[in-house]
Amino acid sequence: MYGTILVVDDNAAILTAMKYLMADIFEEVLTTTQPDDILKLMAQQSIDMVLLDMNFSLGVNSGQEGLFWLRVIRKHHPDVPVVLLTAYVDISLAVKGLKNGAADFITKPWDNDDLLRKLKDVLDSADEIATLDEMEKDHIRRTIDRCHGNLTQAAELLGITRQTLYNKMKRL
Amino acid sequence: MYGTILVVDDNAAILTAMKYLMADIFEEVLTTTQPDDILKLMAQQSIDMVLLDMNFSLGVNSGQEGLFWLRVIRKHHPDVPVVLLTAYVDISLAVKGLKNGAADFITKPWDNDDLLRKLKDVLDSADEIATLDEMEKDHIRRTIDRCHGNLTQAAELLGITRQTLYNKMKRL
DNA sequence: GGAAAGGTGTCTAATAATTAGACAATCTGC
DNA sequence: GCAGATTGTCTAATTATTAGACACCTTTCC
Repeated sequence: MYGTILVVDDNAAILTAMKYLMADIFEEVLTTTQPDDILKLMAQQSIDMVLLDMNFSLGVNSGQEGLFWLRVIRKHHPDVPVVLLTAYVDISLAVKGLKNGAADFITKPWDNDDLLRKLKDVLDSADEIATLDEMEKDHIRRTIDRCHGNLTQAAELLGITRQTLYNKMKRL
Repeated sequence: MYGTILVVDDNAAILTAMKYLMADIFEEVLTTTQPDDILKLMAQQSIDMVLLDMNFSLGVNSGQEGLFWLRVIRKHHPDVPVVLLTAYVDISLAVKGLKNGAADFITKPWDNDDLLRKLKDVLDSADEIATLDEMEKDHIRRTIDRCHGNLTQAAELLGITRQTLYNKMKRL
């Protein structure tokens, strides 16, 4: 079981269907047709995943509103994976969504087993947490690489002294 | 000017065209038709960006080989942005590429100005480097969120003591 | 070719952070 | 309501970070 999921879709019938489907793998399934409620709901309780429809206003299929809410969620809860739901095979929307931090992408109509498997995959891969040391080591290596090996410059970008950078490199 | 770019494409004519085009914004343009050479070239000198064709073997259009080399590059040089080049509008390949860490996506045939603009965008946005403190703050907030506020558990996952976590939270 | 500027490796002594360990006071699950 | 976990706070010992300095290499540029 995977905690709590929030499903956002302007179609109440889809939400009902989702509720029954999700009940198999989630302890709690929240739904709303109002994207304005997303932040309120996420503030009230800890939510482990959001399934977000990309088309809210009927007739407006650009996905702009979905992208807007995706950004809002990512900004306030960068740790919560967001899976997008769209009725259209639209490469540009897929690219934009993933570049804005969506964890995955599902097209309507969906296959139930496929949907559940994707959600599971996202949650399983989200469980990997690095220690601060590992995080630090990665970021230091990346920064030094980007400075083409210039340790003085790397230390400055990292906001630490050159000596401290030496120490950390020795240890890691 | 933006340093060094490596262009990988099995079509030598495309590489020649790229060389002239890229010369405008890159100090050095490396090209190869052999993906096996990528790591060797990247080891020999510091490369700031890779432009990677997704279809190497003629007749094999699944993009699997391109994805393979993308993963190889990302694994050995996670800091170097990779832009993909594909002849086909394929949502599945776009999604897979971006999920494997590609910085952007360009379809053949390309518009020269559009291509250069995208490459510039990628390099400009790649310049943002966070200090260790910012990095740490982000990771701590993410981890605490994922532990649903349990500080004892978060500290353990982060590999630090609970008291140190308190200290860091006070400071940041 | 040689001077100037910048980067490296290393040191010291003062300051600040992290640690293990402990404690009573909540909070939670059963 | 009770047991186990979590929290907030403390101490004293250990360890890391800092600013500043120094001689020694590389690059860069005239």
